[in-house]
Amino acid sequence: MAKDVKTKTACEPRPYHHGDLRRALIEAAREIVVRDGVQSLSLRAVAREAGVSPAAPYHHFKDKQELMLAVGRLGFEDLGFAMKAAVDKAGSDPGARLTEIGVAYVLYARSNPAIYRLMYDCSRDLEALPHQEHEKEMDGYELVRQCMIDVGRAAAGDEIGIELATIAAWCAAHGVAEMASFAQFEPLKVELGGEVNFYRELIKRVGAFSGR
Amino acid sequence: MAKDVKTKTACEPRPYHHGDLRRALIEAAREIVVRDGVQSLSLRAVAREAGVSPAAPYHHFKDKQELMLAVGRLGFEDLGFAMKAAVDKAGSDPGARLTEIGVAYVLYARSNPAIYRLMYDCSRDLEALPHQEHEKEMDGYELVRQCMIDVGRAAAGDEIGIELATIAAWCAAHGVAEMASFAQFEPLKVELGGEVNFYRELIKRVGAFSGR
DNA sequence: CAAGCCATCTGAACGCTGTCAAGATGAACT
DNA sequence: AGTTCATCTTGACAGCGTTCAGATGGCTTG
Repeated sequence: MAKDVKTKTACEPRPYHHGDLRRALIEAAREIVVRDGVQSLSLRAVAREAGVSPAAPYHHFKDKQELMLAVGRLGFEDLGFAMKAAVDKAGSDPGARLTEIGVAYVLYARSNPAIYRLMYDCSRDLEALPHQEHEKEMDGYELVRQCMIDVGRAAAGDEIGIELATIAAWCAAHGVAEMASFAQFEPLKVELGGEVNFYRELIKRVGAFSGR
Repeated sequence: MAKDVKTKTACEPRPYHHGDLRRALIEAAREIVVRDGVQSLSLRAVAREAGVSPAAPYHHFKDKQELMLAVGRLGFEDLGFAMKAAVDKAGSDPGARLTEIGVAYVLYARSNPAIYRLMYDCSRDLEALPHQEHEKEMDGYELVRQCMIDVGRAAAGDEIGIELATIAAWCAAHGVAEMASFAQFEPLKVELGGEVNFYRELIKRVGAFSGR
């Protein structure tokens, strides 16, 4: 029963003696999170799902958190793709492009709630990583940054201003993404004719606190 | 050692036979969260801290989550006070009042990170409560709502618009509060001359995605 | 004052978790 | 062929949330 099918793919780099367990563990973890939620993600369950003993994962990840981080990185990658796709589809108006990036962010978070939660749950308490570590998962960040420049949110050359604007946008999208899951907003969603419209209105309006 | 001092306060309502255990548990939980973080908050530790057996809490809370919810409610109360204080101190300009509410929100979150985390961690997956349940903890919400009207963010009488603006502001503050904990922003903080300035700049700028 | 009720608390148990140390296994290199 | 070494297993430990049967003792009723 535990003996699985994919014993001989033989083309990938397989530095182990039972197959590519590391990848299998990540995949198993992702499946569990999606199927049963973050709370049900235990190392033992992952090992079970992958058909190995409870201690096996410790030869590929030093920690439960390290496994979660690996899953989270995949999530950030997907999120980046979603944002890229949205901005590509949004036409040429810089403002519209910006809005659609935000909508894409929130939509990703809302359609992958468990993964999204995990993405931040495991990276929040992290010490600052060497910058290289953050690169892949920050594709989306660069995208937003470019939009900020295009839309003229900060004077050209005002590096700090651009950075602040980008971070602010990321904060805003994250806030909407997290809050949007609260059940209290259901009535508003139907009143606005659907979730997506609700998100879009919210994102356009997150000009809040700006004071003018 | 476990025998504590406060055996005879005798003035409060003490409907139990060993003192006001319910309140003691909440207080113990809060202390543990503040001292050791959310991750270290276990029901058994709370019971230990309160000097009772591990099963005792179950006569006052049906769940670990129910205890956490009680602690969280205290947090929302404190947050409301902080926001109220900030708006009172902010003078009469509506825009400035709004900004200072936002700053107060983020400052509360950043100076009570563990409690803030708990506040949302335990209420996120909640079904919609009867509205009365949310009242106390939503004092702050009403505050923001009023500011939105004062600042003319939505046409007077446009109930949906006001609601959206308020929610958007809450989202923005929450986003900033959560993101601000990431270690990557340290350099920016010093460059702006301190955390508080960083938060203020961010909050003023969370107009992102508005498209104009 | 005595009897009994019942909320409150305890003790022990169950199955689950993360993690570790020691040993078995087998692919790859000498 | 023999050795090495990463990989995987077995078994164990402490701690967790939760439940249940029973002890405790303040309150109400007679």
